[in-house]
Amino acid sequence: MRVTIADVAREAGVSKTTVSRVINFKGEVDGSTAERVREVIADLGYVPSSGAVGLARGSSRTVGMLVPSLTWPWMGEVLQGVVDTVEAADYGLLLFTCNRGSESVERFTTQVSARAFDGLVVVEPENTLDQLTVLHRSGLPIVLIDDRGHHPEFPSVVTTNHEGGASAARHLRAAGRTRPLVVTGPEHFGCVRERLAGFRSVLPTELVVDGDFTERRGRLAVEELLASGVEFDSVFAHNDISAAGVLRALRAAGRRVPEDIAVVGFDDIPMAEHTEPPLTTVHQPTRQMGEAAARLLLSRLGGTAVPDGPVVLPTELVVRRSAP
Amino acid sequence: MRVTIADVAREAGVSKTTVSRVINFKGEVDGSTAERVREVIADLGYVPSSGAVGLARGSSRTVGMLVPSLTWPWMGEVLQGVVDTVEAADYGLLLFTCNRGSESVERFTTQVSARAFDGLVVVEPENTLDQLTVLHRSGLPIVLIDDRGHHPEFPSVVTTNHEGGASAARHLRAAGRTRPLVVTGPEHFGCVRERLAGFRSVLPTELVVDGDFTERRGRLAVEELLASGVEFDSVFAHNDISAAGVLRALRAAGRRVPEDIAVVGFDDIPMAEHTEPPLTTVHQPTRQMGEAAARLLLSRLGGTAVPDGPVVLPTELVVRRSAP
DNA sequence: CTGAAAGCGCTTACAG
DNA sequence: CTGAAAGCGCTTACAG
Repeated sequence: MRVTIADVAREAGVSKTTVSRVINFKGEVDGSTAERVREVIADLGYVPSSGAVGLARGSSRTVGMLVPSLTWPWMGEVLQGVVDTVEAADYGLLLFTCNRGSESVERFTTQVSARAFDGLVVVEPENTLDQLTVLHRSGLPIVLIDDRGHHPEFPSVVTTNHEGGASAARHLRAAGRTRPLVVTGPEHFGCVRERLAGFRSVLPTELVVDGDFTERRGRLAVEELLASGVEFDSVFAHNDISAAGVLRALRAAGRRVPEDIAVVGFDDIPMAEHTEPPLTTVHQPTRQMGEAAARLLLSRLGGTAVPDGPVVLPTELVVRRSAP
Repeated sequence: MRVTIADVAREAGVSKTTVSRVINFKGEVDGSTAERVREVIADLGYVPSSGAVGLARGSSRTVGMLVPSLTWPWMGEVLQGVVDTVEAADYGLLLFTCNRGSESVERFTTQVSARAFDGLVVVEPENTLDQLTVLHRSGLPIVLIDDRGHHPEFPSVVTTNHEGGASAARHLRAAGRTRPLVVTGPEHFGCVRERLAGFRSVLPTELVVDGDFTERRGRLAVEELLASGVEFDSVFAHNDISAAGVLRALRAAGRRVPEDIAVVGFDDIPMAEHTEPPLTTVHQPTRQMGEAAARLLLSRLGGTAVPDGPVVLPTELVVRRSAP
């Protein structure tokens, strides 16, 4: 059977109140009494039931995290950042996904209130935004990790997509490239528009192909363009996966990278080091974004006011052989 | 303020007991009464507090998951498998890592009892095994996802490492390769020993280099061997990351893959499609392993007896250009 | 410095 | 078919 605070109290010959005080360092307790209680706790291997503590205190010392998918290549880093921060603060992390559309959203919304976690970190809240807004307004602290749109109603952590695109362009321009091709991501993503705008602010170009962040689209985009005789001396792909497709198509077509065509990606996922040639790319500080979001939420839970605007973490160009 | 069962009861003009019955479909409730209660619940937006329900029922409808790291390339798939299964059963998932050695293990062990989740899925419990054994013996249901060792005390999900190694060897042998090099993972991993034994059972070889699952070791192993004049016509690397290193070193040395040297990896992480050439590798059913582990745990929690031996999910050789 | 008692929001015998 | 009451394991005024 579970050891309860009552067992400890009985064994130590004190009241439950006193045991509670010792556990939570609250109020004055006689030194020797406290000592005795601590011994009994150790002897019995007593650990307070978090459920009961939560009920009594009205908070669960748990935060929720809602992600669209766990298999995206950079999600692990975000998760790790959140988990590390949350664990270090002795909170638990309840994980939810919404990869099955509205069904899972409904289920999640129910669980939200039910689970009674104290706050929520959300990654890219595309189709959950309405429900989240309701929850937020009804008092649930929420922090967004979001590189897609701007939701000023929420505290959030973002990265410098515009500057990231600009840095890619500056790098290519410095290398003497003048006719760049851009392979974008889905156009309704805010991050895509920003990366494109940033790039064009440095290196104006009309050679833009709508992509969808897949390897296949990156590959096909280049194949079609080459087939139709369009020439370009460099490619800026909006993520590393499609950059990998670009590299493959160029190799298949006998174009040398970077001699004939330089290629720059975005994200810096682990794969970027292992493409042929290794990929020059705009690094997203994914782990730090997770950490920052968790810190924001925790300090909000701790009663500290959170900054007004989004927390902005800078991207960084990582130069490898595909665009030296 | 939070809406409670008492609010619903008052508003509907019934007792809390009746509300509880309606919610949980327990016992007979008059049709119109139930209807009225349901309306009030909808009106008020009432959701039972999971903390309170857990306390009263003695179970939390939450399972824990303990992983060594969230950034390993195949971890996302495992997680997704577990989360999907757990969510479909209307359970919550509490996530823990132990990537900071003993400190985090201690913290975890405390949280275990405190969080009072009903059961636990553990991935590769290397240095937590002692604590887990204690917890398991004291009644916490635990399921292991474990390709490293065998812990018969626990229900577990494993994959066919021996057969996976053998299938790699059969494939190479069928292609006429007779002098394979094996680059292993850390030798204290059970999976490494099995992959090696399986491979050798088909294609005996003494040309074995101790690796550590990193790209660097894979690269250095090949560089050193080539420098010392040792010849081989194929490589079996114990994971895809080190296979990527092998490919890079071979390319740098001017050896053609697969013409001169064929390469086979293990895992089938997303990167395997994007190496040059794309990597032939032994696919691990990681997502299915996550699903199976979660199902095992849930049925155990539901009172169903779990199978005695480990649940074995087969590997599958995926043929790409590095070893056609 | 310490304890009795109420309360957190549920469920579950028990009684009707 | 329905409800009053006890209980789950804690915390927290309140009183001493």
